[in-house]
Amino acid sequence: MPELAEVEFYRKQWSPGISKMVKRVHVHPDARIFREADPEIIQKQLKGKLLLDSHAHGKKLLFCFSGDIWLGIHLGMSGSMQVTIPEMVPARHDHLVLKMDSCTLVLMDPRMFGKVLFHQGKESPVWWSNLPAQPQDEAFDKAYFLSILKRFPRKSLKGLLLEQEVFPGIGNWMADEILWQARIHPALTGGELTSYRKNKLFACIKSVCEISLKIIGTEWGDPPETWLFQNRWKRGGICPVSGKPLEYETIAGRTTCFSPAIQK
DNA sequence: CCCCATGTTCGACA
DNA sequence: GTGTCGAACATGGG
Repeated sequence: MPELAEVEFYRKQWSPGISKMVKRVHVHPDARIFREADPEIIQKQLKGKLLLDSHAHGKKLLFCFSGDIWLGIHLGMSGSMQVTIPEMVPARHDHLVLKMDSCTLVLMDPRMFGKVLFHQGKESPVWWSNLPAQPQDEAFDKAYFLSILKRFPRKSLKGLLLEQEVFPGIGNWMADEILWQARIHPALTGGELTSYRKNKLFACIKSVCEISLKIIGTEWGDPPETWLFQNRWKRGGICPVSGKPLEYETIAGRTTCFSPAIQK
């Protein structure tokens, strides 16, 4: 489910636990999301620690605990995070549960395409270093954006926007939204764009990220009615700009929704 | 039963 | 090296 705005929303879900102590930890030891990390070690190490801080970068999350403990979370396709009452009882998909005096922090993920990383040490973990600029960052400016297009001149723009190495946090619906707002066909390549269209694309990347973060990232609100987002989920959807039918095609390996009437 | 899903990774192949 | 494609992962919803 989560792209950068949803990831930011979920990060904040655990904020009620900041500066509180982890009293008890429940894990599902066999859950695939722990991957190479050892859930028993995570359980043992987190107990008695204070949650200090949290950060999001693209689709990645970092939670810092006292005792130089660092917890990384990637929500994959179906992961989510919640805060709930102290008495909650972990259910089938609640793979990591942190019990505090006044609340419980829950990480759930039915499909388990997500990932949990664990690190102990003074220095921040290697998997949280050398992170590329995010589209919503100031460092992600037009010159940087143009250099990306130059670097991948023949890759479809849909596929390029999904590259987490260059557009961290952008996922399937955001990529479609950006290209639709920019009136650019998703199978076009960066090399095929006029400089006018490159500028337009850059502006749409910035505004879709910014508005999504504001609306979804804080309150999980719905994006504006005028967005493709509101029309794409139901098959047989109609482009809110042209009034013509939306089309669904697999591009770069993902279902892509676009409006042939306005995206050339 | 079928098909689909807001993600990532890996191997095969042109 | 580039890019594309399909499969795999595991579960639930329509």
